[in-house]
Amino acid sequence: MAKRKSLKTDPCPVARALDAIGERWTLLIVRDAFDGMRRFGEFQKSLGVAKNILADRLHTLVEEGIFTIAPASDGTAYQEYVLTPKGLALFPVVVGLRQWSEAQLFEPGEAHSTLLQRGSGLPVRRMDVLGEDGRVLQAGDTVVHKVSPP
Amino acid sequence: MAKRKSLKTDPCPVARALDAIGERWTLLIVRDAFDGMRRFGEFQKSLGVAKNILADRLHTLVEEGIFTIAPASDGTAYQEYVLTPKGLALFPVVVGLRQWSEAQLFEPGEAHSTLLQRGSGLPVRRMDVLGEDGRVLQAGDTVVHKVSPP
DNA sequence: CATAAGTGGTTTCAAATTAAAACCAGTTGG
DNA sequence: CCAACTGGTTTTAATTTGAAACCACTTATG
Repeated sequence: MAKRKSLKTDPCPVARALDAIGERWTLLIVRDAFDGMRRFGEFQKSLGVAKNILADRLHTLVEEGIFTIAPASDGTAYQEYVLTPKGLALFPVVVGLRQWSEAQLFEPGEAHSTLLQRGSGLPVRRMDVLGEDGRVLQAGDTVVHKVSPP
Repeated sequence: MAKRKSLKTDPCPVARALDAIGERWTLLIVRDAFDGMRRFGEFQKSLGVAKNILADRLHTLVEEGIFTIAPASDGTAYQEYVLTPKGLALFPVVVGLRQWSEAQLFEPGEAHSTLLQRGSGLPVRRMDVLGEDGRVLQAGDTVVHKVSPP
């Protein structure tokens, strides 16, 4: 089924990350999971994705250890797809995408959903890249230290 | 050429973001640009992507305002693809992916490139989602405030 | 300046992926 | 017990991707 070259062994973490979660629909499934969804039918209704594609993505995500299959929490014999710690660790990635999008892809005043802190109801802070000294870093303030190829 | 439904008007910022930059290769092109690459041939050699696909992705990125076409900085008549402010704003997204990957997809001790602060040479800080009070927020500490559909 | 090599693509065609829809087995509600 | 629901799988068509050939324009070389 897959003939495209795998980047699972790429020394660049960004490439390896996109190999794991860069396929169409994958991060939207993760977003829905952060939103509390757990059931196949919930994801399918929310995303409008074809069922075979959703099944494939969920199986891949389980194989990768991003989701795990758990017995349904409502007592029925069905199962649920639940984020593992590895999946939960994607939270900053999803929030980063959300914040970039809110700032760059919406017209000023255009309606969009927002992320709030539970309890206070205040919006979360903008995420920035920080140096050890705590200063905000732009792309030009950093360098990638490459590993030499074997 | 595109028949898949556009999410450009989706009220969820994550969906809209992935519609803009979620295609295969797109974020790797952006990563290379953060790494200083500007020329078609540089991207092509670095990624090993087919030239027609690269051309398509670059044109889309220019249309979206993430890259802009500039005259070659070496004095030749060729052109370069340079990140706009909108593209530069993707820096936290790429760093977030990198950090997730470093923590979750590499074996302890496995070699990978790392992101350092220019000058000090120290690694950059881990990015976290913070509340207004400055506390680190996990997914469960937040809620998405949805807009009602029109 | 003639020409060969390099750059930045476009075109063509085969292979792979995605999507839609039909189908189906096990579970549940009534 | 039976109808509807859940969570898929299978089949087939449409779309996208990828590899390779081709091409126009620019640059470097002699």
